Amino acid sequence: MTTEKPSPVAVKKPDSAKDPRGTFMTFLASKGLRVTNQRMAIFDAAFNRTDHFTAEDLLTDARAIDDSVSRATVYRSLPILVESGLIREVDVGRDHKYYMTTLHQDTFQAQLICQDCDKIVEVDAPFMEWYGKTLAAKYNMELVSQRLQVVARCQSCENKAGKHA
Amino acid sequence: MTTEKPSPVAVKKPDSAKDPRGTFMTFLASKGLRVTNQRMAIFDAAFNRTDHFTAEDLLTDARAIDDSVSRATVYRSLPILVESGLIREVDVGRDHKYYMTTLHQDTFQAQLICQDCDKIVEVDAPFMEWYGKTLAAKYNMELVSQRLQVVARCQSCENKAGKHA
DNA sequence: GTAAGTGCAAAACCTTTGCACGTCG
DNA sequence: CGACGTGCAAAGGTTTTGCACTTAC
Repeated sequence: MTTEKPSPVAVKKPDSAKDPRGTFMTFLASKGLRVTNQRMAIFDAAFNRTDHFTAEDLLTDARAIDDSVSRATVYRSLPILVESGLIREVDVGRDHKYYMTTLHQDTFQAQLICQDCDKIVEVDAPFMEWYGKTLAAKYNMELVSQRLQVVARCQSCENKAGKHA
Repeated sequence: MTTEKPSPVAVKKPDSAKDPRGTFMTFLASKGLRVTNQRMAIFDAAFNRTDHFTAEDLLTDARAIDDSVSRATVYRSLPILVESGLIREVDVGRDHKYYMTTLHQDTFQAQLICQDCDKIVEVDAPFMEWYGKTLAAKYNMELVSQRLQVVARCQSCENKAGKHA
């Protein structure tokens, strides 16, 4: 939390950043959950991705690793991954939910969403950490989570629309 | 847009605020759509509400006015009402969407959502008008819409949870 | 009169769940 | 062996859609 000089030994993300796979296995054990091939295939599929993905994406990728993975197991594993903090859910109001690893985020993320194509850009919005807490407090509520989303049209989609119109 | 003293004749919301029903009928006509009993029953049901409502709520209320209203017509009418600008959609990521009239809103609205109960509080968040435009511009995109939502737990739900735990 | 609007019921969609089998400890 | 985990398929719940009938204009 405080501003300190980086030391050669300690870093600011000591736990999950360096070894998310091990962190996940530890998390499973701590919850009394088993480390199964399917769960780890799903985990690996997720962490091979750098962008947003859907449950269906994850199913495809996980099956490439372990073809016994079923859709049900993907849907049952996602909440566990989210609870572990290694994955977060990104609900942009579409028919299906998106997910993303939490690897390189250090502040609150807003989403800039193209209305017409699948593009979703993650943007730092650090002021939200203050905003949500303040607003919740004003109404005597306890902050749980927040989302800030901007729907827009990217340049290529504007061009396409222009041609059509 | 400019700050001007209120005059006895002109007001700052000249069109829809004073007669939303007439505005809606004019809107329908301008789009070549017919003014049917069902559409107006749905409209009236919506404008009898001051809070958020779902499609199902609207169906119930509209049927109390005209019992021939079907669920399909409600779902077909909602996009028209939204397009007219008299109703807006409030998607808080639940299984069903909420709607609300746009009557008394003059700036961007954020939602403060209780995680456990149905409570949704609308809050003015005027800075968003600037934020979204700026962010979209930064990525060469054209702003379409935005949402800012804070999920929290209201005091009564905190108490309930406290008793359970 | 005619095309738009409607009701009904079935479909569509992602996601969840019941059940019997598998598997890990 | 016993409980957790899994795959399959069916269910779940909201929203959409095809079709024949109604109705506004």
